Amino acid sequence: MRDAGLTMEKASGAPPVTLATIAARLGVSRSTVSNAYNHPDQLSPALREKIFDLAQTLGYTGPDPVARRLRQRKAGAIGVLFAESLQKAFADAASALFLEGVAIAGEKTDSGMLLIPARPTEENAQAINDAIVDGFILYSIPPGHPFVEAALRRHVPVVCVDQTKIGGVSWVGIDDLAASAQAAQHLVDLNHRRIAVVVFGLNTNAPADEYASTPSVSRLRLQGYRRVLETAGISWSDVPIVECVENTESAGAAAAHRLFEGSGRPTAILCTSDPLALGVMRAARDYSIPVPSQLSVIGFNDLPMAANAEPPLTTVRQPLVEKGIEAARLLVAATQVGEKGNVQLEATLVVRESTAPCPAVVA
Amino acid sequence: MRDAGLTMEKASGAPPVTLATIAARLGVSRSTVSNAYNHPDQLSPALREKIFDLAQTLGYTGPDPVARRLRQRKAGAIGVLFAESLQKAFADAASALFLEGVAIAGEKTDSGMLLIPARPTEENAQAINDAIVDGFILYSIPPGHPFVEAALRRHVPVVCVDQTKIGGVSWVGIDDLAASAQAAQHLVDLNHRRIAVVVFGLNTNAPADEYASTPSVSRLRLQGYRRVLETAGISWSDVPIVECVENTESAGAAAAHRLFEGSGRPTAILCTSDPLALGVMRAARDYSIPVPSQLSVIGFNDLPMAANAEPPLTTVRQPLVEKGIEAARLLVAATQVGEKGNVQLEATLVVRESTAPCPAVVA
DNA sequence: TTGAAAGCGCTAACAC
DNA sequence: GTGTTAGCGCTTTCAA
Repeated sequence: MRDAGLTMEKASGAPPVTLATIAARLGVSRSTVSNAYNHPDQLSPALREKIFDLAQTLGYTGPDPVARRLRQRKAGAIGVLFAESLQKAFADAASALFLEGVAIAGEKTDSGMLLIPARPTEENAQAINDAIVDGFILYSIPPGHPFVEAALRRHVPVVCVDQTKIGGVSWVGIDDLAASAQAAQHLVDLNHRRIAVVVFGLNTNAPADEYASTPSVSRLRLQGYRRVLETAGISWSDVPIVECVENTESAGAAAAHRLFEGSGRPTAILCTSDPLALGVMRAARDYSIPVPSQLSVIGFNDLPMAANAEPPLTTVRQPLVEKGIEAARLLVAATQVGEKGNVQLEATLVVRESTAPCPAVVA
Repeated sequence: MRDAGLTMEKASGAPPVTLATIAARLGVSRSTVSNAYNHPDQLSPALREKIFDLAQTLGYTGPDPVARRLRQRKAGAIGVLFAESLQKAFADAASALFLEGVAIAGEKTDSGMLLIPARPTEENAQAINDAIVDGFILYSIPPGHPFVEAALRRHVPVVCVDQTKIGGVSWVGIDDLAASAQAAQHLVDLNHRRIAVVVFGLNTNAPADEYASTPSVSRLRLQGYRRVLETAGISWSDVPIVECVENTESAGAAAAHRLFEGSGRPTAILCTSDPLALGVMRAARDYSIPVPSQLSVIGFNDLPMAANAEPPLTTVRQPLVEKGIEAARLLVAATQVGEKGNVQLEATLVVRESTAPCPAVVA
């Protein structure tokens, strides 16, 4: 259903306006015009004014960014590599918050964000060679992905986030293991014993050895739960684990349904994300299981939705926006002074009203 | 909580490896090396092999993208301008699907996506002048925003999407008015008379005249509802309209609560997005109002969540990914042949199980 | 204050 | 097949 009004225009453009055009017209040199934009103190205000006026008239927006970048050896953009389709990448809203942080930090250094989604099918890493960027942020890219190597080969600074952790490369993230342990410990302290786990994104179809060396955040969180529960004398094999393909409220609800249908209904459920946890709470409502009196639920991330949930969700807070800010900051620092380093941000359990002491258990 | 292991390195880099380096070392000319990368048929396979080998050894990843772009007069990236914070932009998942489409189309033309968020505070449009892009996609930017003018000034192709509609500039979108009219008509056909509306993003604090000329999609959808309902003899002033600040399930649930508490509970609710509609259905469950027998609910967009809802949601489908693909396609066409045009995509009502004939009304 | 000269790294003609 | 030439549009010494 295409509009009929397709038109052609500007096929043969007017001769392009450049610095030189302005300079010639005004009878000054190109560097003077350049200075008007880059070093205002290097010429008289009057001349500067004249230059801008003519530029305006001629429709000249200022120095061509590509040429400027070539000269300055600086791209003015940060490449952000995503493992999955963007659709999936933003499903959690956590990614969006992270990107928001990158944008905030980028703004301060006049850097844009070049998004490079790494579809699973796409072996071709040409997009990475072609990217006009000062460096890359690797966000939830599984180590071993061809893009990682391609980014490294560019010889620009690289910052890894979360899951992606590479020797000798800067990293930003939280201690997922300790963070999830806090969540599990909270339940143990409330005397819960029949605890279930709802998790997403284990990528169980990926090569096992790959994840053995560098586990995904989901696996780390599972480990954190496990460590605490086993210390409390709860056998890990007794802990039901439901895996969701999508990280959504609906998926969480479906997972909870499975848990509720089974025998020995859990008194508490650990979720590796907030959407999953909200889904679990919704399912509990469907089953008329009161939260938290009969069922405790814990999420992860502390997205805005967590505090607004009914009841407000106990969850692990991690500073998502700050994570983005730090990643961008680290990248910029690396381009400028070659600084390299790791930043581990603090994650803390936020206790709200979705958790309560274990009710008297009816065997 | 910064790691102690900050290190310095590469402060004074080795002399950079360029095409010339390879050429000199191999005793061939630079163009031959260039051809190895860009015109493989222009040199012997053996020589090409030798070039790549040396490049590998020297850690040369191929022609510098900035220099290449300068020479070719092509940036290899599409700028995507967002009105709001990214956080908000991705809240609906509809934006993410749109971006996905842009990415898919961009991939085919070796174009990346440069994201440029337009925070409300940010008067400074420098980011747009500095952007290394072949054109801009204006996504949900209110006309009148300083970024619009800045993008236009760059003299690169611009494509508007949805809300943003500018004279003489390409546009991609759907007929929001007709689409929402379909939804309302469906309810009228089912004999519903007590109909309510849940809407987001009216931006009521924006200057009224601004929106009078170019209404946001939300306003258009409202208009579509209104037209149909009034034709059916339902006074628009009798239609309760609840506005949500956020486009989320929780916000939709809260809105529904307000509608249920009031007198004369509606028998049907029109929502301008799927998350809002799911929230409404959830609230109905909380109030033990069976959907669809006692309450019909309609969403907008047909996100994946709509089909998976319980009951599956009747909603207006618009091809979000395709919208992104078309926008990118249009932009690329514009850069290449100066084509300009409008693409209006088809939106259709998808009837599922959240709507049913109006129950016998208890006055 | 302003200008002249020298590239940044690359590609596209064209000639050999 | 390969090399030579001539810039793309800009910034930056350095000299005037």
